[in-house]
Amino acid sequence: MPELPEVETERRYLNAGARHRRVVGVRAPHPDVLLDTSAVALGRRLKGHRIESTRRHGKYLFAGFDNGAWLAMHFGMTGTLRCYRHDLPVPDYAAVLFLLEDGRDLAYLSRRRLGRISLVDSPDELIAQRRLGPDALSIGSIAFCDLITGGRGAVKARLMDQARIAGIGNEYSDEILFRAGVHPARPVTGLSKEEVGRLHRSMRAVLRKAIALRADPEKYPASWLMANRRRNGSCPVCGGAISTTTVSGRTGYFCPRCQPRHGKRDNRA
DNA sequence: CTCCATGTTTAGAA
DNA sequence: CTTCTAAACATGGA
Repeated sequence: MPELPEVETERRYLNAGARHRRVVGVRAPHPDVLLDTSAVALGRRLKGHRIESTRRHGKYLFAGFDNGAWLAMHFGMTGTLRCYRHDLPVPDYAAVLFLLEDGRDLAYLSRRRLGRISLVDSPDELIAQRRLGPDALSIGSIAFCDLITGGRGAVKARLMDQARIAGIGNEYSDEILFRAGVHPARPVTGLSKEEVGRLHRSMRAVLRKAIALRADPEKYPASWLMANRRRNGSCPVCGGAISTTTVSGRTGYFCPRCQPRHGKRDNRA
């Protein structure tokens, strides 16, 4: 569950399920997801304290405790949070468990264990240390224009560059480009003012809508690329065949008719 | 068995 | 310095 909408959905889930509850213990069935810390160290710092607030920046989720400690979570490709009753079996793929008072526990689940959990003094510390750019949803049209057109390279790579825009990954970059009618391999130099504007509006619309739908792809509009984002898929708008291209070592899915390689096209977003 | 997968980091090449 | 590519990480699904 890794991109901005999924992480924001996890943040709300964390708020609803664990906020204001006291941590009574920490276990790490798979300590390899712990970065520069351990179950013992986490317990020492968090035991007896409550999650007071939550924050998200890009794909990172932060839980702020009443003693000033901040837990930073990244989900890699397969991470998710799960609140469950203490008397029930530990969920599959539980990598770290936060035992909470009132018999509710919080599990950080991860199949591939590519995500990481660490302890920091503040979200800003991690943001600086990881060199993250501004959160995608905080970027206004002027700043977006500078971020997207500065430098060179493919526009899809730029949307996914966490140092420039934090929060967008492979799937949502495809959705944003599709909605904006921009080919993923278009060089950022050469994008028109109009196209940059469409990309900005598309980015905001896609991310906000996905969050509103709790990042549940089943609920996404039929006009979105998402459900057709596969080999042999067809475009939900024009019915043409979906193509793929490799950008930044990732597979980008797009509609060659709605997202022409060379310029020109007016449309929604 | 092979290929691919929502992500990031790192090393080495352009 | 910036950007790109391949590999690594660990695991499961097609």
